[in-house]
Amino acid sequence: MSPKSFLGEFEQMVLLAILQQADEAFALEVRREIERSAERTVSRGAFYTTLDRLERKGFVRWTDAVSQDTRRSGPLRRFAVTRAGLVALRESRKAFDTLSRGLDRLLGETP
Amino acid sequence: MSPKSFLGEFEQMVLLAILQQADEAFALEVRREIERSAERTVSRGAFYTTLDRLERKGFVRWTDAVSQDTRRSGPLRRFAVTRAGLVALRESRKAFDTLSRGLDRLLGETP
DNA sequence: CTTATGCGTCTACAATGTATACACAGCAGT
DNA sequence: ACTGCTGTGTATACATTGTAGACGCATAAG
Repeated sequence: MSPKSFLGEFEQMVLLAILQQADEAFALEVRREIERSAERTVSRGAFYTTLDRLERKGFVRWTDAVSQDTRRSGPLRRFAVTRAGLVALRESRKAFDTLSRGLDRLLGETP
Repeated sequence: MSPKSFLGEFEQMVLLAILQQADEAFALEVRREIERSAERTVSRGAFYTTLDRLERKGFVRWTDAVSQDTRRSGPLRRFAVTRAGLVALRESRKAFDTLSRGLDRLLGETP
């Protein structure tokens, strides 16, 4: 009975960052959101590899926004978290909330 | 500028579970704490491997409690989170708190 | 003595995390 | 036009984590 759908640390961050961008989740903004919040860099490789894995799991999908931008040759992805992705995210966080009960003082929450 | 000290998902759970046990953090209780909270099983292998790695990083230490219990032959570990472990835990959670801002409705918090 | 439960170790493999190099395009500035 | 900078996405490879299972030893109960 392993975790139903394990979500890695970075995967969760990517999902959250996409949600923060609402409808306008383009690569640059999402990456910068993570870099700001986590105070670290996010290489393209790390970013896209993770996105690809999240898509395979059905947690993220993207639409090709190139139609709007005739100048580009290749695709331009606009990302979105799927319903399944949201559910997985909730479950991962539920466990943490439970494990963190009563430890607020130790952990210095950000209320 | 990768994350200073990356803490995996499961590593964080182990640290939290130890903290929950305060001074009496023995293997069985810690493992059961995780199993209850995360609704999943934790094999001995997964558990001890993670503990060993956390120790190498200086985030966990243990004392040999066998002296109290003359019956046992081998060691009996009593676990504790180090100060560095606590700091790492705080930092990991800070990033999440920031990324989760404003998403409370979407994520179904546990207040 | 057999079964059950608990402690800890070791080994191996799967899943995630992460960087780097490749390739192309647009926009300054000189 | 040529150069440099920024941006998009892909492919590849390797490091770190996650996780299970087998091995060995010990105690308690039936």
